[in-house]
Amino acid sequence: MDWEFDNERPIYFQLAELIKIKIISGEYKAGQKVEPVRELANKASVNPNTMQKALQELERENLLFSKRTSGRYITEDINIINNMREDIAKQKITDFYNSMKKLGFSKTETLEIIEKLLREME
Amino acid sequence: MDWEFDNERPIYFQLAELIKIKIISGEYKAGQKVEPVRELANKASVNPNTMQKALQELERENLLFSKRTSGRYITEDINIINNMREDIAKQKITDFYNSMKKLGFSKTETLEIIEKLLREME
Amino acid sequence: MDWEFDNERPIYFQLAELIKIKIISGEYKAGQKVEPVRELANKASVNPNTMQKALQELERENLLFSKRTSGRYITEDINIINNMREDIAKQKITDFYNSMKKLGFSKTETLEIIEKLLREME
Amino acid sequence: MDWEFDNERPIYFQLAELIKIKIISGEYKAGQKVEPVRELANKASVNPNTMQKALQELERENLLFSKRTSGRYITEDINIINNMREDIAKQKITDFYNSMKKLGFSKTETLEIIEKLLREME
DNA sequence: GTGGTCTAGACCACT
DNA sequence: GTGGTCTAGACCACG
Repeated sequence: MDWEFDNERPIYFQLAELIKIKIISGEYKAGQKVEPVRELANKASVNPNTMQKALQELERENLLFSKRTSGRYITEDINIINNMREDIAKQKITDFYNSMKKLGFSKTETLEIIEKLLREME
Repeated sequence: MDWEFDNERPIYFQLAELIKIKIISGEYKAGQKVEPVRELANKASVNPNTMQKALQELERENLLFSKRTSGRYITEDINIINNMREDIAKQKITDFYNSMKKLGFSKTETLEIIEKLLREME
Repeated sequence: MDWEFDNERPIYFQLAELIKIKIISGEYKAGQKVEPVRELANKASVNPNTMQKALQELERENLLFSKRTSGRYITEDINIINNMREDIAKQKITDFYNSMKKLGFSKTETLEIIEKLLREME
Repeated sequence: MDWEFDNERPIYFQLAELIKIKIISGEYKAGQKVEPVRELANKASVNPNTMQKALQELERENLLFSKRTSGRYITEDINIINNMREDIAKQKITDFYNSMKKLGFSKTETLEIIEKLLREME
């Protein structure tokens, strides 16, 4: 895994993002049990409280739920996961398009060049 | 302007990037004279030496050239600028596509969703 | 049943309250024989002594009476039960109204909103 | 003030509730500055982190917002406060009505007795 | 001085 | 052993 953080944003936030990606990409599957807080914290070399905060953030977004004494689980509601996937994709596309605009690419040009490039890539 | 830096990469490097964008986007035009180092350093609130290093970097890439006694100028060779534009765009597209792959989007899906989204954007 | 206790008030007191409710609501009927202490204690998972104390409290309030050899019975005096019902209702209403006052509801507002809400409820 | 907690629910939760009441009742007015976390924590005799958690909970519900270096403020949106007031009132009424049902009071009876009692109260 | 974040270490209920 | 809560104490950015 790639537990590396920058100093610009809170660690708990970056942790939440990374785990979100794992859920969305399917590395963590719907309904699956998540490793215990303390174990995750250990792997990421952060304090358990920090990891706890990250996971609670994801619970608030309904991507996780916890059963008191048995552990945490990925949501079984695939819609929630798919919506999150769409939202994040939209954000990435918007950011990408804005950076292309700064380079002077129009909407049409952007589409053309990305199509061309992706076609070329293996 | 947006002279804001992160702590991850050298400031001179980030400065060079920002100026590069200005050249590529046409904000600084081919052949145009560039403001004196000290003035630029002042605007960006950085040490003149740092700005100097940034401009030297751009000279190394032939985007700028300096005339001994009269100052620095943007290259008059539009091909260089266009190539640079293409290079940076390619980089951005590659980064973008990699982040979409992490979300589990295939090449085709990525193209579909970006087309759809850009079409929706006014 | 809902034999759950908080740690703020003596358990025998909470037991007495719960049984009181059962009498008032008619779940235990006037004149009816009450189950043996040990059985009740068992159901509620409390020590028989605690249950004993609860029942004695109810006898003190004349809701129960015991016949030496045959066991405990609910009072046959319906007035006692009805008065108790009124008393408890008054207490609940007072508590409720006080909490509404804390929210800034006047007497009139409280009446209006409760009428409206109860009307809406199926 | 009345900073007293029971052991049944998390302290941060009870803190949030108490402050919510103060906002709803108008003791804290819309747009008003809130005392610093550390001061509030001091008054309530809890750890600043606990008070922080309570306040963040209220921020999540948009009852508070914080300006980085200047402090926390009550929301200026009176609608949010009024909606919260209605929600809590509804909850209280539902709880109250359920406890009356347990006593065997019908909807109509409940309304009659509360009207009568409130009329009697000074 | 303000809110925000993080760590370390502890205790609790539940099973 | 699990998640949840709480405390104590520290450091940071911002202005």
